[in-house]
Amino acid sequence: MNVRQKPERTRLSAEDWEDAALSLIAEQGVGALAVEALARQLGVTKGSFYWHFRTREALLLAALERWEQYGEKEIISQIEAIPDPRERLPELFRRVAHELQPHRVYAALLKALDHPLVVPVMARVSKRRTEFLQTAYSEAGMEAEEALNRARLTYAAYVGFLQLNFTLGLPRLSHEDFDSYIEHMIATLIPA
Amino acid sequence: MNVRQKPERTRLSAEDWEDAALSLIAEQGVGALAVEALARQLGVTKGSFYWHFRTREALLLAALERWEQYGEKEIISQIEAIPDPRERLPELFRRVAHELQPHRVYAALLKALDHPLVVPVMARVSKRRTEFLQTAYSEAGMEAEEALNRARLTYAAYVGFLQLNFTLGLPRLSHEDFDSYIEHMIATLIPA
DNA sequence: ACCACTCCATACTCACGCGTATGGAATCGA
DNA sequence: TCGATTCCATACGCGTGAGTATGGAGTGGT
Repeated sequence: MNVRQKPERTRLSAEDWEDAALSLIAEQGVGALAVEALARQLGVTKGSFYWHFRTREALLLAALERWEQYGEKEIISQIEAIPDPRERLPELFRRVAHELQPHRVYAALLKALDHPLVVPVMARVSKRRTEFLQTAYSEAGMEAEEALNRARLTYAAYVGFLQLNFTLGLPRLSHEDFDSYIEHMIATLIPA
Repeated sequence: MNVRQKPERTRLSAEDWEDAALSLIAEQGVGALAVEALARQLGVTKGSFYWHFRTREALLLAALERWEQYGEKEIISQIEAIPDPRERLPELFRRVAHELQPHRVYAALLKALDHPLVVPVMARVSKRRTEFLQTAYSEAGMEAEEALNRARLTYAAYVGFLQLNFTLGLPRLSHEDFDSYIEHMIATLIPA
């Protein structure tokens, strides 16, 4: 909606380009990441871009690594702060479910898995998150192998949900249906 | 692997192009679907292509609809043939798990959800399959709303698994780990 | 005030892939 | 056998977007 949130600061930095790239990816996908389009959106021309970055892929890589960096730190630390391990997973589910913006980028990257540059990033991120889930399940009292399988299943359900209800706007769940679904997830995936 | 399974029949039909397009999509993704590349692979030139199809997108659309047509008929009919409703779901899980080729196209389409043409096709297919799961859960003795939620959860887990372990070759599960995961899925997602 | 350095504009080149135009070869029906 | 139709090759046009060359404006240090 707001293509012009920045009040046109006269000079730009590489970080400005990376942020703009990420928000463009979130809104229109990786395929829409073109340097002239980005330049227009920032109120400059290509000349600026090629001073900050050697190539288009360099920008994409930098943006992806930036996203990987400042990705999920807060939520993870918030969850780890919960004393009772058995309360962590349901709380994680509910908090993640009520987020929105962080999922946009992830969903956009999910449907851009064609591109060679996003694959390793997504692989790393997904691996870390799955491992986080695994330890959470373990600390909730689940034995090792089952915790691993359950973590994989949980994260797969998350990824698949994004694809089905975010990218494909499949049934476009109502608010109540969505909450019902989340509670159903908690009931079936988290041990009592 | 086998780029040349056809022994070079001299004349081609539109269906030949659609099949070739699908196998190319399965191997290299939708983005790699270029008419000159396909023509080379078929041993002809563009001149042939533009006789059969008006445009590149026309081929993509035709190929997608062809795939949607002959997609899952067999498995569904096989599963519906099982007399005891409570045996259908675990059997479905195990059979689907031991397939390979059908998942290739689906996974390729999953990571090409950028493209406007694949979205409606995937939406229809995913909707039908989810509904199939829903009735299967219902017939296994689950009440309506829970069956719907469980069906969504199950299909989301399937989609997510494809993305994580197929597209991203994340941990590249060993055969035993994979079977273990499938049995874990059956145990947690299917009511006893 | 002046220089050096940073950031950006303008104006190109160039590769790539879609689509078109047109003529020729293969095949089929009569 | 001989048109008519189907299928394909060759040779183009053409838009798009990445990358380059080069000069100029803005900014900070001395």
